[in-house]
Amino acid sequence: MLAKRSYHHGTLREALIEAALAIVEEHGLEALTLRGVAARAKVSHAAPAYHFATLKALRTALATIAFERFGKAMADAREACANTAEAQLRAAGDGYLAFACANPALFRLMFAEALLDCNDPAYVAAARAAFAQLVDISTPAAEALGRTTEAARAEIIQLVWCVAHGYAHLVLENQIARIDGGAPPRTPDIAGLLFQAVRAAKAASNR
Amino acid sequence: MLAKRSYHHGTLREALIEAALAIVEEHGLEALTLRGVAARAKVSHAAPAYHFATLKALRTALATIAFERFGKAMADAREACANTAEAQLRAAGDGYLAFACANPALFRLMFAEALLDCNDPAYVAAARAAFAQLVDISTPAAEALGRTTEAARAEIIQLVWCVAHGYAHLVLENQIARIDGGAPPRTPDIAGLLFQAVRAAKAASNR
DNA sequence: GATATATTTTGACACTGTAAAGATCCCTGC
DNA sequence: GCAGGGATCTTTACAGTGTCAAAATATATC
Repeated sequence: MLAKRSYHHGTLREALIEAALAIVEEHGLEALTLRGVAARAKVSHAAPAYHFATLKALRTALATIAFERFGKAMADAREACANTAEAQLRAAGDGYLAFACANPALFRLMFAEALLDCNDPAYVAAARAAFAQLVDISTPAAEALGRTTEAARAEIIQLVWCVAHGYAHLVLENQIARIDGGAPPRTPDIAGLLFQAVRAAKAASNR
Repeated sequence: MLAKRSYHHGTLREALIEAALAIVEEHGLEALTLRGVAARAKVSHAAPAYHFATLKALRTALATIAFERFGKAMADAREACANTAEAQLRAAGDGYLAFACANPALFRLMFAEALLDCNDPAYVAAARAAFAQLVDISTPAAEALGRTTEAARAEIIQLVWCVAHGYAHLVLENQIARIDGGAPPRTPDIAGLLFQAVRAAKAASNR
């Protein structure tokens, strides 16, 4: 099991990904280079080529892993909260932002079309799986809001996604802090806003 | 006025920016290189250095121009619609998305902190000016929603911004299309949703 | 008209991705 | 046990990149 041989590394692919993740985390997305990854894994500069034909391929592998972790983080956040539509919605938003803040470089990479091979099957699958979480979470909320048609539900899903994603992206790119002078990292309470209307309607009908 | 001399170009800075804008528009952000810009402006590879010490500086100049155009586009969109809070809000959202779709590469650059010198005064000023538009537009809406405190208004502004920005970013990175299979580029109707609550409350009180 | 300053070019260096060819290891079939 | 073959890694090479320093030239100033 000791894989410290001279030539054949044995688990180079995993070692490269590990090195790439470390570099991205420590020095950001722009610092990710094939040669740098190779050096960190202590192999020759062209060694990665066998496992990742191009830098784009390596980035895509990272983005796929990121989407998998992202999906898992959202799932965990959902389980850790009450099973009401509003609570689930809020948990999803918080989880979205929390992941982005914890993994800024990876989060940016996940959605950077120009840096990825977006047709890669593994990437597409991971992205779809993560998105399915959002649909699961938003659908009960949409129904609570009286949105029964497919289009109306889709709009709620998009709305929730946009708020979560927009806030996360703006926080990461330091725009919100720059404008607000250091706003606390908390997503706008779209859940509260939506369900406030529901509660108001219910209260009105009960009068 | 004929600036086609051998050595001194005369208006090289403007020529470089023009070339850079063309390259970015034609081939995307990743294709922007100092040497490429120099070649397009028909000067030596190191000529840009005098006007833009680094590639980052050139990018920042582009982002500044982009923010200025962005602000102007939003202002135009506002003037072209009714002067109600709801209409202005909707126009801003549409304008935001329209600009992003018309200038995808520039839009991404505007918010790409790692690629810019975010302390550049001109950049900061242009970004703030554009953001002021959002505040102007969101404030009447917040008041119509009964949000009088500063914090409550700020939340509405953030919400509107997040929806517009999130949708624009997701559309640009092809995420919405990938999931929805080619959804029409239209921002979720946050304005309608917000004012729907207002109208409901008003109708209830009139009963 | 001479001198100073602004602007551009030339040349160089270290770094990148990527391709091609060679070297080494592992493993299967005898 | 051992030949060969495929998988994996190294070496070498090339074109492209940003950036620096020095040289060349145009413009401005006195």
